[in-house]
Amino acid sequence: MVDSTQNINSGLKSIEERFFKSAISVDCVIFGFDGKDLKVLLIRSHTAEFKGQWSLVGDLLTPDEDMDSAAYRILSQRTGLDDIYLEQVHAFGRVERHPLGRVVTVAYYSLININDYNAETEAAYENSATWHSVKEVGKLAFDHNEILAASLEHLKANLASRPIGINLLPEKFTLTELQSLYEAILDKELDKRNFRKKILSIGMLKDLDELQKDVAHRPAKLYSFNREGYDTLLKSAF
Amino acid sequence: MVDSTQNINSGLKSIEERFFKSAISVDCVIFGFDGKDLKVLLIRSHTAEFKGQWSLVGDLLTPDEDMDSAAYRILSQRTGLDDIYLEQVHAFGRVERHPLGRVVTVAYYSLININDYNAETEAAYENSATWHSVKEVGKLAFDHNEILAASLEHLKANLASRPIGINLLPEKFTLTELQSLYEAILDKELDKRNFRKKILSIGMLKDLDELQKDVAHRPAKLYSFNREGYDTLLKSAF
DNA sequence: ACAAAAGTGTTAGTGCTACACCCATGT
DNA sequence: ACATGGGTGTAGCACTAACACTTTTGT
Repeated sequence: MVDSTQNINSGLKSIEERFFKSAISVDCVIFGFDGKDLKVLLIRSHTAEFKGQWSLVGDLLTPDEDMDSAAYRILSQRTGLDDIYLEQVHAFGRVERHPLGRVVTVAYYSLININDYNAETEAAYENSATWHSVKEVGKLAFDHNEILAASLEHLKANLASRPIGINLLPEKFTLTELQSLYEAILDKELDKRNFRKKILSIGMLKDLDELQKDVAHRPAKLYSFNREGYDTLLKSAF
Repeated sequence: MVDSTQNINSGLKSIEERFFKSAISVDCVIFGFDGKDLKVLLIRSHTAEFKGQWSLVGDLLTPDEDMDSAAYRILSQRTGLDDIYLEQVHAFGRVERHPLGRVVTVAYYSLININDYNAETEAAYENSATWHSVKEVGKLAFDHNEILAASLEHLKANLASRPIGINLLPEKFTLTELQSLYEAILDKELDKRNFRKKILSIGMLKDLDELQKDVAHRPAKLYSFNREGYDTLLKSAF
């Protein structure tokens, strides 16, 4: 019943060299929100098999960096942003997923304020990233459609339990903007009154006693996230 | 703002050899339930740094196998069981997590019926696995305490949405047994009446119209899981 | 005055929690 | 007869879903 062969955890003094032949990459699914659609940051792939197709932003793990650090590095190199929300989603390890060799990839998703990375002004650069509506990405390079789908699921699942908006929206925002974000992520319409009741009852928003200006309709109140209030909230909620 | 360096997704014709120097392992967190405690299957580590400490059941990914397949292989080699519930939990990639080289590990958790792998009869073999109460595992080898903790969290989170009991309990079981399992996983007591109401209302259990025998008290009704009922349930629940 | 979006309460139904006693069996 | 665990219902409360009209501003 039991295979008692030595294995990596049980009994090795050293590991055969043939096992140290894989590469590990990190792919970042960087989400943004333009007020209407949920967007993802993509670059053009030049890998022969996927020439011209869009792909996620990723890179290889260097021998001396922690995997989580690599994810932050990639994000920072691509967007110039530090101190960003980032969470591991899943590892993908099919043998033939990468045409250039055995590459296992670990996907992370992150949320950034779309104004902090303006794809338009950067678009002139070769290899620069551009925003794509998640509902309209076509066939991506590698297994990136699968990775994107898994990340979206992850994001949806986290929406209820985390202050997702903190990262995707500007500092000050209206409740309608926040609701639009939730609707874009969940891909369904929400009831305005119920949404407001619930989101305000959680206590993670701060009413700034400030109104929108220069809008052609009744100006909305502005809110911001209330980090402290939220942190204490997390602790109380076991 | 943007680093336009070529990277793995954007522009490579080949990947430098220095990146293909990592090993990838799969660690399986195999849970069982003895009617009272939640258990995990562990083996003795012989790796010098962790000599004698307990560790999870893991192995290296071979160059020609998919990562998910490796997890099933490990499980099968260790327990003789196929067709087991298995789910990826998280990838762990700190540089110094393995003393013998750069090894990124991907954790999977699985649930088996403890009677299908009797650690007692196997314990005579060197390197055979034995059951440990999850509340009483001490310091494990490598970063395995961290991996175990993450897997337990995962299991708790999945408890509400999946028929976890299907794998951990024998074919026929009583509601009290099922409740004990939930209590062991969540590590808290549940109300008997509320538990029964809820679990029966979900419709994933089949009343077998059969009673326990030879118990020194009123015999309990036996139930089994209702796979079809559950599968249709999953589909309807978006 | 009109257009456009902001803001606001109530009701009905559903689900969760807390709680205590009688029942069937073996010894 | 006693010990052991099996089995059952109800009431209060919290949360969710559905639903329509008035307010404020700019043009």
